[in-house]
Amino acid sequence: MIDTGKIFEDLRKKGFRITPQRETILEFLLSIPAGAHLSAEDLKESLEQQNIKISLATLYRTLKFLTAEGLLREIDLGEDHKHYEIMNENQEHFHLICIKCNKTIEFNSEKLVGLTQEIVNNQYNFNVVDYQFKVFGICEDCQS
Amino acid sequence: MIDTGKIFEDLRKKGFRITPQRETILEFLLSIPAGAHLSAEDLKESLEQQNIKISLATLYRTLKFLTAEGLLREIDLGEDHKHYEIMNENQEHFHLICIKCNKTIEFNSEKLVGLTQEIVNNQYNFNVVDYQFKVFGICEDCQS
DNA sequence: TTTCGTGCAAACCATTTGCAGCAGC
DNA sequence: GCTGCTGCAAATGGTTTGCACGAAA
Repeated sequence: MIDTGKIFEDLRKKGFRITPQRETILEFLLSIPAGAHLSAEDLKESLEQQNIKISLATLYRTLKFLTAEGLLREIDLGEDHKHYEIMNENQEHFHLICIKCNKTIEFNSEKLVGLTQEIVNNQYNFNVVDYQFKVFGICEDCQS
Repeated sequence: MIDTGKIFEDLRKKGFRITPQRETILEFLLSIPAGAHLSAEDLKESLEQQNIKISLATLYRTLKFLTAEGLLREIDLGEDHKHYEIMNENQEHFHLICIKCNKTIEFNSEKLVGLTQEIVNNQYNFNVVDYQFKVFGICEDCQS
């Protein structure tokens, strides 16, 4: 389990204010299954089901803020809006996206990560912060 | 060099009409350096510099059309609009994106492609159509 | 008390769409 | 001539922003 107290303390040290909205949003995102990725609208809906009301403007601002602070990752799944997920070292960075049913399968591969790091560091002297690999195609279920 | 005659003939056979706009757009995209990726607005600007006027609506419709026909690839570079590039078997699928200067470096790696294919086919029985790998970080020039 | 963060509504901007006229075939 | 394609302008939809108020520190 992740210690939100520590996170908030660090943010406070940086001069940011810890509001109920920021607490609620971060705690909610930590409470859902790892690897789940929600859009701003999804998040608003989920919060409303728990009778929590936060304006869309604040949701967008907070998601952007938490992303800038390295706590969330912004991902694009080929739809017309962005998704966000908790930034986690042990995260899946690989998405299989079915172009028929729009389902996404996530996976990870030490080998792929290692090979990528090797190429990027050695050949391009590039300082990696994050990566996202997307494979588009047709999933097992849709191949009939 | 790619034979546009053949491409247009195929499209005609499928019942699509070959308009000057479609010809112009495809030929323009074929004429720029491989791996270049333009947004709809970029494309409009480039065409206007050659005194070619095509409405934005038509540009968007044509880009979508050519993508659906498998002639272009739609890519997302973390900006607020999509980019398009010629679909090409020998294409770079890997982008290093600098989060400071926004520059993108493209590369390819047989090894990475092979490893990905292997994992995706064997473990997920996933039928690959296209893939895009993005690595975010800080480029050599911005590391000072 | 001093900012910073929030909520509301309006603004923005990339992309899409309805419709009338034009053009490919 | 039929029907699909284009251009224009208006609409759409996700996201951002100006401003006044409320609250964190």
